[in-house]
Amino acid sequence: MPTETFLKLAEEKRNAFIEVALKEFADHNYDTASINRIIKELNIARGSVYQYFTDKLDLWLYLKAYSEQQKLKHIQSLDRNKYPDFWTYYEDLFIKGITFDIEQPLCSRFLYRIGYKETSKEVAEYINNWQVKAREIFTVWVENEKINGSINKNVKTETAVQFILSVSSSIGGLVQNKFSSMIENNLKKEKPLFTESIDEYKATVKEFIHLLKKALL
Amino acid sequence: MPTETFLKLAEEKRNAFIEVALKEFADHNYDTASINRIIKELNIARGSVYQYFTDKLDLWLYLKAYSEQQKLKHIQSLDRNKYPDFWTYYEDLFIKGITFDIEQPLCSRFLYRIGYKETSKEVAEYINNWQVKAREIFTVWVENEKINGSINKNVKTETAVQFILSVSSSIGGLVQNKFSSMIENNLKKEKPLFTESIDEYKATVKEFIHLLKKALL
DNA sequence: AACAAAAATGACAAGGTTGTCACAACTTTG
DNA sequence: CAAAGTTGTGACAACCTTGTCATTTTTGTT
Repeated sequence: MPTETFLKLAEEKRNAFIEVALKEFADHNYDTASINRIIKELNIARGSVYQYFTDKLDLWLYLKAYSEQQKLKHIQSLDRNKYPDFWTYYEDLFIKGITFDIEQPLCSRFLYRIGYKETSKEVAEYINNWQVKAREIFTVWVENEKINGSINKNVKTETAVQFILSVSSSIGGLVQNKFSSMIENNLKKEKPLFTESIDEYKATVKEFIHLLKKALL
Repeated sequence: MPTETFLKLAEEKRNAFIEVALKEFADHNYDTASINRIIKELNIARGSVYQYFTDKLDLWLYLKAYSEQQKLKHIQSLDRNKYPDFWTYYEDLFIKGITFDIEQPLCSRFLYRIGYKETSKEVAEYINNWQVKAREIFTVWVENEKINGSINKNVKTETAVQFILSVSSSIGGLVQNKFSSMIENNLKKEKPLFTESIDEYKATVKEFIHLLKKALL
């Protein structure tokens, strides 16, 4: 939990801090992320960081909660009940994913790292919780969709969940590898994003979901 | 490349070195792996390591080549031409995978880390080559199987490759999470492995491949 | 304006890392 | 047996890391 000092900070300053720290933890694993690099980039004293957060882990946990909140805000407009089936909902979830990646690339990259690349023992417990939760949510989904008929009852729930998780991971990775460099370039040049690239991404997502559908139906 | 000194080392000593170093790099990412821990475990002097290898990267590259060679040795007995279709071959590839994991857990874990968890910039170029190669091999496979009829021609090759890669990754992860702790425990207690666990793994693999088949056919 | 409370500072300690190198110890060869 | 070649050693330099804390600066209140 950040201190009151941090929360009372001028918005401009606080946001600058969050952005720089987020970039550091998006670019490096927990162990190799450096508070020295953060303070150098921000031109602030080392002690300030420890007036805002008790330690490195505290900072990391805050950035994690912050990023998850941002993502949730982005996603929660979608309502499963408004979709005729699971798959169209799932499709839109990934379309929302790419817009989140465009609007908040640092959060997106940080969350991607946490989800799929982080191996530090100091944060392992917090990541496991995250993975377990995702698995639980998907399990409920799959069992519902078995009743609704979107997923074949003969497929073991556990297998279906693992299958969906792996393909989800894959789509996430696709964005990171194929589109993030493009997104970054475009942000630097302050150009609008090529809509055809987004369309290409959407088409890829649709293809993936189509394959998933065929596999699980 | 290791020095002649290392290659001329007594086999016992060399193997002990490889095993301990492999464990260190299997348990930690490149940046956080510690040569100090290795020498402490081996009870040798710091200078010895640098008489065997020019630097940390040199050691890492050797262990990578070593592990890849071990895996290749394990896999190469399989001949695609002896299988009626791609999927039965693919299935056996993963069955071989689990036996490799049982016989050489350190190599297996190290390669898994390189493939899916490593993000250090110092070794990034070497990992990329590996990923690109895997993608190339799968691309050739997929295009062949489209002709043979094992894969639907309407599915884009690129998508199919990505799909297969993600599921492969998933199966690999499954072993690491679900079975490796079991394997380690059994090795410590010097008990034979529970064959029912292996059968469970094989069944899971078969289920996955079945879903893949349905998706891509 | 004067005082108090809050925030920023950066030198510092304690610990970690890699790679070096002069020297000691061991092996092989002449 | 002795000399030459090979291998092992560990203190050391140089550089990094995190977290602390007495001190200064800034801010807010009376």
